[in-house]
Amino acid sequence: MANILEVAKMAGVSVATVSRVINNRKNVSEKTRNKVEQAIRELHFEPNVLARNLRNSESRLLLVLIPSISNPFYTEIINGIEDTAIEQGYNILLCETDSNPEREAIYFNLIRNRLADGIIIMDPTINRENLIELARMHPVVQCSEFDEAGNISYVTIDNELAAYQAVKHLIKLGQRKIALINSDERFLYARERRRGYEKALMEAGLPIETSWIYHTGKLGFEYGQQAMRSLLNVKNLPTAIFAVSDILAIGAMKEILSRGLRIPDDIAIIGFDKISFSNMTFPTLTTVAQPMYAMGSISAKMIINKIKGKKVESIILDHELIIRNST
Amino acid sequence: MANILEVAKMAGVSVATVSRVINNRKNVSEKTRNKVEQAIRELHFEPNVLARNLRNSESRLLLVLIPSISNPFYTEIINGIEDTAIEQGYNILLCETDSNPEREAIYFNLIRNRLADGIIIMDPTINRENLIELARMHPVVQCSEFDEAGNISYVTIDNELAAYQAVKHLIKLGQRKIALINSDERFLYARERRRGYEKALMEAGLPIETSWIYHTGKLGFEYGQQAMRSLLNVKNLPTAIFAVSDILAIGAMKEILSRGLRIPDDIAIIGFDKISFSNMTFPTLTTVAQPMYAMGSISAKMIINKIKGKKVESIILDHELIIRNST
DNA sequence: ATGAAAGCGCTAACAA
DNA sequence: TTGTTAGCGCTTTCAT
Repeated sequence: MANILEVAKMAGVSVATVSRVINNRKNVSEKTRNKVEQAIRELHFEPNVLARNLRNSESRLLLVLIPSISNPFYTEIINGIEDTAIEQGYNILLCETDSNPEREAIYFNLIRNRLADGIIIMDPTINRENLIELARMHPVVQCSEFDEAGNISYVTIDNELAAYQAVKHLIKLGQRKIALINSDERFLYARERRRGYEKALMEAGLPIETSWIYHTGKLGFEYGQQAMRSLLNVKNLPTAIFAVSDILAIGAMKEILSRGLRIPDDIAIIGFDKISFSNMTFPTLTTVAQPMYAMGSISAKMIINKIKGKKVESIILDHELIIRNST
Repeated sequence: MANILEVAKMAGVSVATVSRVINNRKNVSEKTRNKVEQAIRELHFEPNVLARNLRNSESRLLLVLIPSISNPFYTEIINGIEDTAIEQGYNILLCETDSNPEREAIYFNLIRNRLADGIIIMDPTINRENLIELARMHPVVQCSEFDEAGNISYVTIDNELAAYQAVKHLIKLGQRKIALINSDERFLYARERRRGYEKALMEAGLPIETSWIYHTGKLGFEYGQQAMRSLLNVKNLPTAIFAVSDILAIGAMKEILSRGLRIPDDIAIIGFDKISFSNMTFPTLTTVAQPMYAMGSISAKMIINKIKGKKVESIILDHELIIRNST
């Protein structure tokens, strides 16, 4: 493909002038600009972004690290990031980490190598020290999940409050035996949502039964099923479930129904995230909606501002309880 | 961050020697190598990939264009691509096109700009001419969906045969009134699967009722619901459904159940793709499994071979009918 | 308004 | 084995 020199030659000008034209500088005469544009068209010239970025020491690429693309929760966040990024002239590199530190390290190096200008991270605790170290030198924003240490800006919701309200909703419906299907408490959201759960119970004068709290290793339908299987073996059977993720809730529903129990009559259940599938289950799943698109869009704005050297503030967004037929 | 010159100075050698060390060339003495490695560590030096790539005119980045990250069908494909790519020293840029030509054009330019070395595309018909033009100059591989024109290599399955076998399965179960929920026939897979559907019907001596064929505009649970709603209004009610995507099948199931009909007793249904949700529905969904991981992995190998200038052959992989409880 | 030239950080051909 | 140096394609001073 043609380079800037060939264009310059064809147009009978210097490379500097061509550069001015392709960067829309105004100090070029109309006549010269036309000649250059003509040459660009004829040669199908496209500036080499690598060279431009080397010169400008920027890449206009944003890294987005997600634990797993198979969790639909991230889908909307990514849409938000992508739309905003493109609008501002950035492209995104979507990277799946599988919560694997080695895989994440590869992507961190992409930043150190200046192949990307900044990074939005949704699973900040895998490489805690490493991330904090990275954030000292490079723009980093945490989205959804975050870690206070290292003072890295974040956008998230109030997980404790959301969980509290979800459980409160069950209590208002007369539920007194409420189990919790939680994920790994190495995640902040898991710790916060448990706190909200406990707070609601305590406030209603209900005891916290440890046999009603189940932790799954991972997110996945089968883990929800397994959790429910275990919960159904407890002597004192719970009559309501709060699952910290729709994925787990849907797995649990599957198990409840396959035992011949009815939802919500025998067991009520509430999830978290409002993934699109949660409206396809039978019955539909009550859940907590997070402003996922906004979270993505705001993280993108934050990271771009950071790249430009502006100061950015962390932000906590609102959630919403979506009452459907499972409660 | 330190550059190669600073490392060279600190180690008391030339930049060429440093370059040799970081590229693991063997013609460097043990002693010199140690000195250089020491300096690299002390300065926390990381080679600038932009500069290296500019020099080598490669980026070691692969573009992966998917219509939508919210369709779980692509998840496994991407895993396959990603694993293989990383193994071979490539990183992937995951790009969601939303089947939007303008959005796709942006990503095509990334290739022309040499920001990526090759492209794997799953929705080749949006910008047909444009793609063929791109493929003339740059490495392109089609995955799953493909277009014969332009002679661009692809990896896919035999959609017609798979659909034929799925419908044949329904016929063997005694079904005679089989409807088709198809997606937009601008997609090759949609045309091929309809052909398989018709072939199975014809072979069994069953008529092809146009009122039993519904086309949805897009993929999404709600489109499956809507399709089913329409199909349930037909005078001569079908007793079985073949949906060309699990997403549509699950939406359809939702509609069937909410009308108080039973699956498979009143209406049997079969989907396509074997997405993980399809095992969470009640009843579980009979479907056609595609070797998604392999498709991804093979496309990655193909595109890398193309980048390296090797000749590559298109390939058609095997599928499998997964019989569950909806039929 | 335009051009000459330095330089972004690296690799590789050539020399020693 | 090691060093010198010419680019890769672009942007941006500094002159003119």
